[in-house]
Amino acid sequence: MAADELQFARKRLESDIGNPCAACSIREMSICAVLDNSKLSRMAAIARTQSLSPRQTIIDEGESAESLFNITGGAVKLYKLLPDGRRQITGFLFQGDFLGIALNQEYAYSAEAVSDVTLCRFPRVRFEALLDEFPKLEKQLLEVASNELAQAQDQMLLLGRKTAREKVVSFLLSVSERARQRCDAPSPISLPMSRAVIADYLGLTTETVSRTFTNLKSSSAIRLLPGNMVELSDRETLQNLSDGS
Amino acid sequence: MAADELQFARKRLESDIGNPCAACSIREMSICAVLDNSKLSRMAAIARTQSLSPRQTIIDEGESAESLFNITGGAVKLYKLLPDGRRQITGFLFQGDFLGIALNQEYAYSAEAVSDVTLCRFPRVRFEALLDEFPKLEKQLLEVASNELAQAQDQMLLLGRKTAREKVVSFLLSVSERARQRCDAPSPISLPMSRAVIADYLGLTTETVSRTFTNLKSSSAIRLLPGNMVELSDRETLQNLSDGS
DNA sequence: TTAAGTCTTTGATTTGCATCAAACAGCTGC
DNA sequence: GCAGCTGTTTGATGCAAATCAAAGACTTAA
Repeated sequence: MAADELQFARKRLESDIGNPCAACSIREMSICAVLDNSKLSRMAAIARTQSLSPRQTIIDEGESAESLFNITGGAVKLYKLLPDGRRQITGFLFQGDFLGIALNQEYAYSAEAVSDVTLCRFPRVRFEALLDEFPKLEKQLLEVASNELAQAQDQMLLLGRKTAREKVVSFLLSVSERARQRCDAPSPISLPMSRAVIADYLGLTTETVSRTFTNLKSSSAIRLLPGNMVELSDRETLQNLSDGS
Repeated sequence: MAADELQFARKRLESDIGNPCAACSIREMSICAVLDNSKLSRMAAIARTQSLSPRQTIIDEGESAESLFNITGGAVKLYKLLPDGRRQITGFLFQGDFLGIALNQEYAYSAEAVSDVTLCRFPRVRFEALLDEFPKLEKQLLEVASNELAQAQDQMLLLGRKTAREKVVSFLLSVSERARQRCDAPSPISLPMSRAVIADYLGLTTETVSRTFTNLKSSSAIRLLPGNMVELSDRETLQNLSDGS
């Protein structure tokens, strides 16, 4: 298989020049995709890999922003809190996603592992120095920021104007779409997050999310499978349910 | 006055080298601030100024993204629609703001003048060519995107988790804060948009927005002045009302 | 196996905001 | 001045989702 050969060639290259990133399996789906091997080794030089268990904190809102991250595996949730504990999850990150674009001196939100997570950590100052050296990387980051902004706008439409049912269906479809983009199957999808987490993402309560799942199940739009998997049975119906059309 | 002298010097320069941007009064508050006069004249060469009346469309969601813009005066609303007409306004742009970051080939949202608006229009292709030539401009755009992303996350928290009163107060404070950033007075603030537009920004109805204003007025947290001006009488109280603390 | 904990589902009730309705206030043009 | 229009405010009523409550369903650990 060509992909295997490529993988093998990279592994050999890695041992040759001590460049772990060269063999990175998610390289092509991350911001690193725009870097050639020599530039990649510069990235590798400032990166440290890390593993986290579910519920472990990655960053805290308000903390000084010392690091940026590439998620290499698992699922991460980003969220903001109100003083009384109300929580809004502003997004999820998966394999290949970059964490740390929207920051000033301090992180503007918190991030926490939802499942087992692996990531690359970059010291911010050194990462920014590389940005100056590698215009392609900066361009790519602008591209990523632009996509996140578009996603954020979709989420505002969802939060401000959609019904509970439309919210849940939109969520299922967006998870499916992102799985497809990562070359996973678009159905069944994996939902590693709890009902409470989904609720905090959709501006609902746990109970409403649960009721809505039950409801979709009984109208056979979805099927709940073992292992937190959800089968999207009737895509077209779901598409219509997602925006009231 | 030093500012006047500077203005005068620029005007002269403009006539000398045919560079209208050099005399632009909002230059320093826009992305153009990072460009020197020679680079600015390259921008000027691809820019066309334009004036719009309230309700005039600037861009339509789904349309091919041919142009990018700098807002030089007035207020613009960005919005997305659901098939049945429900509308979510995702943001407002004022003097100095840039329009057109979150786009692929097509605009991801619509934009319309709220008040009388003046703007600079840049053909996208030529603008992107300049981005390649002027790394500082690209860096600045990444900075702008990053700020917009942070704002979007605040807005998600607002839409998903705040009460009607908290939403309205947060809105007033954010308009005040942006006025301050533009070196306008933070109170009284100007609200050129109608109750219906505010409602579509906050995920509420016109009636609820109106009732909430009435309510804030009678608790003397705000005062409604002639000409769509609102005085924020008690900043500290408002700050607490904005997040339930 | 049982016990304790966490998460999910289901049911009963409440409530904040939407909806429906109508009066009121500002504008604009004649 | 008045008519017509648009936007705002206020009031009465309805409803979707929140809240309160408790019974399952899983998971983990002894």
